[in-house]
Amino acid sequence: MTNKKRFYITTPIYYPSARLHIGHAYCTTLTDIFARSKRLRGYECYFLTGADEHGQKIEKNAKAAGKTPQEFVDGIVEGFHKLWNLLEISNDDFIRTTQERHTKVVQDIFTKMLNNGDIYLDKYKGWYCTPCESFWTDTQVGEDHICPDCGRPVQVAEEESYFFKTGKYVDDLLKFYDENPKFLIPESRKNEMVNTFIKPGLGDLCISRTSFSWGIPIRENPKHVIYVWLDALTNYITALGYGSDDPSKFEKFWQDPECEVIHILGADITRFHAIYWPMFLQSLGLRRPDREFVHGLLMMRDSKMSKSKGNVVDPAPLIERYGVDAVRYYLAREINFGSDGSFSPEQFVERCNTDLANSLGNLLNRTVSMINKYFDGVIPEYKGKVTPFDGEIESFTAMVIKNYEDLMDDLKITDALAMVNELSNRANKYIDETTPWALAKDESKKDELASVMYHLAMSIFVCGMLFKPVLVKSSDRIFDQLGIAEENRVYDKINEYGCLSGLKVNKGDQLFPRLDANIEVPFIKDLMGENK
RNA sequence: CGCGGAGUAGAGCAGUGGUAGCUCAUCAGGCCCAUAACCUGGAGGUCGCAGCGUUCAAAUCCUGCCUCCGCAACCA
Repeated sequence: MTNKKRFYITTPIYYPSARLHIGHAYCTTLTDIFARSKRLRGYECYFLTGADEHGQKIEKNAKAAGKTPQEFVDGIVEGFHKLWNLLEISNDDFIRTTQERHTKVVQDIFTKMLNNGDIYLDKYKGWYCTPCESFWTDTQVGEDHICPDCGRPVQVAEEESYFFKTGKYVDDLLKFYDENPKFLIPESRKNEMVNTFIKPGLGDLCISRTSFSWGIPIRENPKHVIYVWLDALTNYITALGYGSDDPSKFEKFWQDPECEVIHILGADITRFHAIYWPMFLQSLGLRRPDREFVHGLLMMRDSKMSKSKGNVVDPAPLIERYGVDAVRYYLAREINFGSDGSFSPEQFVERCNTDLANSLGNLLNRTVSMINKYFDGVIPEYKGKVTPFDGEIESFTAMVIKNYEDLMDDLKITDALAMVNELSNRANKYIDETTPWALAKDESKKDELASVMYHLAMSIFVCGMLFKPVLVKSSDRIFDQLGIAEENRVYDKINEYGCLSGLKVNKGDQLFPRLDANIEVPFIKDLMGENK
């Protein structure tokens, strides 16, 4: 694994043509968890998300809403911020492609590429649907030459466009793939890129349009606006101040080889991130990202969540009812990161109950109760491994921490969190092995009992810390109950046996109350509009 | 032959060459500190079908087929 101590991580910038749904929340939450995890472990981390605000669709939707495009996106982006606040997203910056810090630099980038010969002016030829004002490819219009959007016939049309030359960089890209096998994860995505797009012959990329005006105008030829990808992808560097008066963040979090750069993205935009983005960067003479992680899609009951099917899940009411931590936990734990997953109310309830209520929450509750009962609420002093059981749970804990860190560094978040579950399960088992209620009846076993209590408290502390990037509120509630002072809620303390000695516990409310599936499953289904 | 996934216990999923695993549900037992929770054990799978494929060894690799899904067209 890399040992870089600085870290730059991004989500895609989402398109504000409509409200966000749980799929966007999934991607952003996972990215947030990685960012928080790195920060917690002492890395200097910069986390970016944002909005991709240009394009014909925005122009059209704004017109339909009787607003200017800028007014329109302002309203939608307001909703982005609300959702990210609800989800406790800890982004350091939020880039909007309509901001001057972005538009000006994109124009500069265009000029630079034009001057070094990577961009040329030509004609884009394709099937055009006049009512939809859209170009379509051969496969899209099919044999009947019908607009896939409105079903009306399309005509051959030409439009003057600027193109980015890909041929110049394609060999370098393939070489880059070979030299950096971890660049694109999962690996099957790389094969897909090579076999589907590169081997058949990669065409030049059209990067301007004249058919609409809601975009960044090209200085050299203002009837053109820059078309989507050169505009959108560059957000990752304009947000850091590339090409601005103050490029210090750009130097620190992008150009510095000591900084690890990771993009998290969805499968549908892999092609642009994995093929064109490295080319753009090479054209500009800049370093490429270390890794691009393609996450899976969240499906709904075996079919894709989509606006037209009306089966979109809005995360906000889920958060309102179950708390942000339950939703974050579900997203990170339930879906194997990298493959597609499906959202189901039953799974949501089960996951909350099994891992959070039964295992961890109950463990905390029974431990604090016993410390109250047997030691007047004070965590006994750590006295090493009093019985072999203590040694076992200590080595088990050390194993969990090690595996968790390795898995997290490898972006295997599902497996990393499963390690924490193993620890809380192991601690529950340790209670049965040591039978504290029996030890309590025998005064000569006082030391054993004390040691059991200490080890339980320590296990819970470790679980709380390892879960902290996910359970942003509940971890602190765990630490509250264990009596750990704010300044001692430090990651490195999880390896410091003895750090909890003498703390006064505070029994609080149930960490995660058990959910009643008979009530909650119908409730969630109702949210999804399936009971209507 | 457009591209890419998936098919493993009743349900939902891990598992890419070496004695089939996890969660839930179910059955039996234990415990009583705890959130009808926790712990132990059982039952339940010829790992989509075929090849008598490759191999000392296949859920895992190869070949063919079947079924489902996603992308290509709003949508991470």
